[in-house]
Parts: sequence; C-alpha cells; structure tokens
Amino acid sequence: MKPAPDPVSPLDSLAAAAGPRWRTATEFVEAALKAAILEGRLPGGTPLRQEELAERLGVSRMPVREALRQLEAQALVEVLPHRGAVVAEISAADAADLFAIRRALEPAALRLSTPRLTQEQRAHAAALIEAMDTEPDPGRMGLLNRQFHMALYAAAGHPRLLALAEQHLAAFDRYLRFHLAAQGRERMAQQDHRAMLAAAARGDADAAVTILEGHLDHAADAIARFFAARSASTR
Amino acid sequence: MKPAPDPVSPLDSLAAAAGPRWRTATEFVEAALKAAILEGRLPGGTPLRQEELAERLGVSRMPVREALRQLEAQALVEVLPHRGAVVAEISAADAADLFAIRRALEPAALRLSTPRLTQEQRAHAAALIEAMDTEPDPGRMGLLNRQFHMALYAAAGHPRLLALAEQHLAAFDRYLRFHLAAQGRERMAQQDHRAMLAAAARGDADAAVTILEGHLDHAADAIARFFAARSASTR
DNA sequence: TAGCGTAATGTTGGATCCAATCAACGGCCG
DNA sequence: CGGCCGTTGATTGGATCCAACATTACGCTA
Repeated sequence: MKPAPDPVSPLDSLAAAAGPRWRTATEFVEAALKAAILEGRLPGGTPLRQEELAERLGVSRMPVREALRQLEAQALVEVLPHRGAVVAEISAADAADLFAIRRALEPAALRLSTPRLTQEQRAHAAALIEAMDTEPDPGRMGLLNRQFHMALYAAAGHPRLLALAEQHLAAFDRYLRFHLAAQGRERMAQQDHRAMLAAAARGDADAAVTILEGHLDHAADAIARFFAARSASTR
Repeated sequence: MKPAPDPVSPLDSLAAAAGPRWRTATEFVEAALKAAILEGRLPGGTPLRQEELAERLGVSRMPVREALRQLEAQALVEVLPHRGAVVAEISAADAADLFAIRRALEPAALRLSTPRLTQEQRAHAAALIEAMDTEPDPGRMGLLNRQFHMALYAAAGHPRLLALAEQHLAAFDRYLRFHLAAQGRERMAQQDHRAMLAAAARGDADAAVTILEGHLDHAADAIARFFAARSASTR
C-alpha cells in the first residue's frame, strides 16, 4: 500500500551511526532524535510522525512515543495532544532565553568547581582547547566546546546542576552555526577559553567567572545581531 | 487470582482529587505521581510498579510508562532499564544541589522581572503574602510560596527560564517539611518576602536580588543544619 | 555445608490492535 | 455564492499481548 519511505532523510544517517550499544530501543530513538535536532538536521517546525520515525529507525511506534515524551520534557520537541509532535522552533527570543539560563547556571557551576579542580581535569580542558584549534567540522566543534565547558565545571559536585548546565549547553548547539556565522572568526572564543582555564587553574574563581560571563554575553550579542540582520534582510 | 490492592495507599486520595479535566490519561498519571512525590506521600526509594500504579489510578500500564519517562526527565524518579522505577531519594546533598540551582536561576529571573513588573503582578504577590500568613497546611503553604516567588519572576519573559525556576521551586517542596521543622517559625521568611516585594515594587532590582539571595542562603542553611542534626541523632 | 549453576517467576520493554480525537473535504442550506 | 455542518481520513492515545531481562530460589556437586 504505502511505498517505501523516502530514502533520503536526516534520520537515515543517524540510524547507521549507532555507535554505542543501546540498552533499550527508547534510548536509541531518543539519542537519534536528540542528535538530529541539535545538529540541525531536523529544523524547527518539522512534524514528527510516530509511524514514519518508527519505520525509519527500525522500531515500533512505542519507543518513539516514549522518546518523544522525554524530548518534550527537554523542550526539544513540542507535543500537542492528539495532534502530534513538532521540533521546537528556534528564534531570537528562544536563543536569548537559553542564554539567560546558561548565564545563570554556568557561572555558578564554575565558581563551585574552580577551587576543586584536579590536575587531570585541567589537563583535559587544555587538551580540548587544542583540539578545538584544529577542528573544522562545526558539529564536532560544538561537541568539543561542550566538553571543554563541562570539564571546567566537573569538580562542582551537584550532579543536578551539572546535568542542567550540560543540557542547556547542548541545546545551544542548535544556534552554533549562527554563532560561527556571526563572528567571522572564533579565535576570540578561544582566547576566552584559554583565559578562563588559566584563571581557574590558579584558583581565581572571580576572574574565571568574570571571563565566562563576558564570554556568554559576547556570544549572546553575536547571535542576537545575527538574528536581527537576518530578519532585516529576509523581510 | 490477585486480591484487590491494599485499599490504603497514598495514591487513592490523589485519584479522587482529580480537579481539572485531564486531556490525556498520561497527563493525569504524571500530575498524580508528581503531586504525591512532591507532597511526600511517596517517600524516596519507593518502588513504582507499573501494574500496581495502573490499577490504582484506573488506567492501563501504558500511560503509567509514559508518565514515568517524563518524571525521569524531571529527576523525580529514577528508572533503571528492566529493573523498574523508584522515587528519587532525598538527601542533604540533593537539597544542596537543588539550592545551588535555585540560587542560580531565581536571582537571574528576579533581576529580569523587577523592572517590568506590572501593578497587577505586584498586587497578586502581595495577596499571596497575606494568604501565607494565615495558611496552616504545609502542603498549601508550599503552593503559595511557589506562587509568590513565581509572581515576582513572572515579568521576566524567557519562558524556559521561568519553567526551570518553577520546576526546581516545586522540587523544593519535598524539603519543605524539613525547612519548617528546622526554623521554628517561618515569619522570618515572610519578612524576606515583604522586603523583596517592596524592593521589586520600587524597581530596585539589586536590593531585591540581595534579599532573595539571603533568603535562599538562609533556607539552605536551615535545611543543612536539620539534616546534620538528624543524621547525628539517628546514628 | 558452601558454592555455583540452572530454572522458575515476576517485572519491564516492545509490538500489535483498537478506540478516540482532530483536520480536511464535501455537501447542504440559507 | 458563502458559510455552516456532517462525514471521512489520518494520526495519536490507550489496551492487550508477547518477548526479553533481571532477580530469586532451588538443587546439584564438590
């Protein structure tokens, strides 16, 4: 009855890249959808039909349903009762919202973490900065940036705070392309990264937090200006 | 085969108190479990068997499964693959974690909200302070406290930030009883509330935030001392 | 008797089936 | 000719059924 699904879909590549061994199908579907959304392969507004997703990912509708519920709780998709799920829209307002959250959480995590950072954690962060210097792919760039920030916060304790910070840091990946497009070169971010690590390494939490706040404010500005320019040009 | 379930359960009262009309069974189950956990009727560590919950709430296992997934994303239950769900434990460390998050989010929300508060919102907050003065029930006290705080933040914009703040403010309800037990009288909190509202009403965001931070630090201290005293006495 | 391996049981995860709801289309009436 | 209402199709929500996994208990063996 129904023809084979369109063989070209943002999800096909994902199904192939099933690196880890997933314990449950729900976890697999959640990870696949989350990655596809964060990396921009599923743009905002894309309707997510359960049956189609199930077919493409090779599972039944049920793990899809449960995964959509979890993604809804993470604000990555919007679920309307009896009407289905759509990928959450991105917008200047949402970017500002996200940055307000990051601006609140991450300085707090950094302040808690700085005095407790171990030598290994500092070395790990330094290695991630180096890796970012030579990473051309924006997708991996987002991953490295996320890992670097989380490495600095890792000693904070407070697992829920860290999980929240990581979740919203990951959500920022959806805006990463705009960020890179807005600031011609991301070297400035790397300067911030190095300065932040240096301050944290010498235990100067105040200085590290100040740099981080400037870093976030700068990124927020860049994205806001990018959105403003885009909306001005497209209408 | 199986006898009727134990007629006395923390969930029975919940099923009866189905005030709003739930659009889906999943929403109903989620709200019922969330309220039962936050109000302490389901203590930490309680195993949540899907079939038993389904029977008690008068639905099948499926909405229970979806609700558990959403509660897992909110850190209210822990789900172990193939082993089931248990109510997340409370602890001094978790309370500190929660307060670190509140301490990060709420001052940010208040700072954004203060200059934009409307007359109605201020009046609403004032009314909630009055209501708290005469509320004897701890459960409703938590609700009023939550509503008051959110009323102050309501003008912040940034819906995701507000949703996060509300979620973690609600999670604090699990520790409310300890809080009330720790500080003999909650009048001091009410003083903070009044001072905060006054500062916000005159547009003094710095003062309001300072009071809020002290308010949260004081509450965190009280709970930490309560846990310390309890662990010292019980072992 | 202690330890290990196996089988039985209960619980969750996944698939399929059915019912309820929403959206769109078409017909009817004003 | 336009707007309202009923009907149809598609999609989700819910229920039931089956399979996989984990735990426990039991029995065998050393």
